[in-house]
Amino acid sequence: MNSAQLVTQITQKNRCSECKIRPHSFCRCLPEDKLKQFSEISNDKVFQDKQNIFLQQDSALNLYNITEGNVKIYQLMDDGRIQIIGFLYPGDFFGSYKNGKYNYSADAIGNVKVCVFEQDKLDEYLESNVALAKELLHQTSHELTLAEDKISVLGKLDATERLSKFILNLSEQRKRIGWQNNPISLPMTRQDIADYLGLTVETVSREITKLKTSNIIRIISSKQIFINDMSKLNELCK
Amino acid sequence: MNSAQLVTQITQKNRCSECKIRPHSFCRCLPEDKLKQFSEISNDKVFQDKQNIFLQQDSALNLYNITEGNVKIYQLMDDGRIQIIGFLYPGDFFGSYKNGKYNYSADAIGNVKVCVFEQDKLDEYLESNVALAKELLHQTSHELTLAEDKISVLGKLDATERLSKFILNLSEQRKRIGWQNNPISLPMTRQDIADYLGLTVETVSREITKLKTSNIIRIISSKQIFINDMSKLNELCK
DNA sequence: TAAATAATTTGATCTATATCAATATAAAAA
DNA sequence: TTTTTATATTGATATAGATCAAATTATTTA
Repeated sequence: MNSAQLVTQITQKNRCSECKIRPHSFCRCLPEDKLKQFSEISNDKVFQDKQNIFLQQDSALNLYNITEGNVKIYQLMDDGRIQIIGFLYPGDFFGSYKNGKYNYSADAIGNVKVCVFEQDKLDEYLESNVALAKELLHQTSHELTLAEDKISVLGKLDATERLSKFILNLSEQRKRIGWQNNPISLPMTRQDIADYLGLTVETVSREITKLKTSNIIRIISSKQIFINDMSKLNELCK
Repeated sequence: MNSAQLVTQITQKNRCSECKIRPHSFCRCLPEDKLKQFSEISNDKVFQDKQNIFLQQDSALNLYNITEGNVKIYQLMDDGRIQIIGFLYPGDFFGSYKNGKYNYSADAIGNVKVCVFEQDKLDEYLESNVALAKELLHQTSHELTLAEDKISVLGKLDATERLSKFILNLSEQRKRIGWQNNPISLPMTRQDIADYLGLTVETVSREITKLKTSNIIRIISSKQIFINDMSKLNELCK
């Protein structure tokens, strides 16, 4: 037994009760006394930068909850076109409940730590825990509203509006999990942002330059930006 | 007397037990003997063509299930831009579980009959019916996959691909609820199709003309089309 | 029924963003 | 460190689809 296995064994019974992201995850609805049992139907797993977590064509056996890092989920077309469906953050879950195939592929952006549930076991656990089933329902409904909003972004907003909204969303996302909402880190590449917003890298780059030139944002580094004028940014994406 | 007849006899007649669309709705998971009680937490309601069912800014008190007709759900921007999020068909549900505002507005297309649930009552009912909660979760997950696919359509497909996919989806939708999948009726206007696909009416009209000219579809009437070549249509949207 | 109105199609032109191409900057490897 | 490779920016040009405009066709009203 190596040290990693030992640590896993010792901490296993407390994984959920010591989980930092639980207040922001679907499992927050569980009372303390159910955590030990619940922690037994999942396992921690880590992924390196750019490592694939699963592919769209894989059998959808697992549900994942992010405890650390960022994940991108994306759909790939036969001819190589890619659409990034979402960038996910600590507390977000992804994967599937139903059997069948996943609806997207998932890759780690930077180092990632996830909590992995087997769909079968989780589904069985729901049977005796309506509260958790309802929480998953509410969370999934919320995901659905986000996807619906994204449909409007891609269907109706121009490049300037898309990028401003993207930056504001990132800012709000950080606030949601209790981090500072400014400056903002962009863990993904410009190409990723483009593939997420339905634009090209060149257009994304030009739009960032426009925001910089008009002094609405300041570029700390290519992956770190400071919002100088939150209200102007808000106006741009209305 | 067989067991099926016996069950029918001891089960009181009610709205749900006679509902034609139940096999295609989330309530299909309920056993016969629970239908009477379940039918009491909802009510039928009808809407005329173009009539509004609810607005995005309304308090989200109800969940709707379509029993007859078509509904469009859409988001409206301050400057009048509109994005149609979806066209819904018999068996589809829409609205919200969570309190707060709806995430879109909903209008009837043609005459519509819906089953209306008060969010509160449904939520309470779920408490003692895990099966229904799980069914709603699965349905909502499925809605989410549809929304994700729509994101790729708007982010990556060109006009020809969008329209062909739209027509094929309509065809499959009909098959899903046991109707003939060809010819297809287009209950919505060209403008609606445009607002759904993130295009203009003119582009939609031109694309339909292209499909007609290349003999892939035949226009029976402006609201009724016949697919001559399903495989060519499939190639266009891969 | 005709007249009025709304929906759809077709044509001409414009434009936002894609594409192609070249640098510039940052990160990784040697 | 220097070299190599990946990422990001900027410039020039092309184009898919938008916009503007007019003509059909379908639907509704009188």
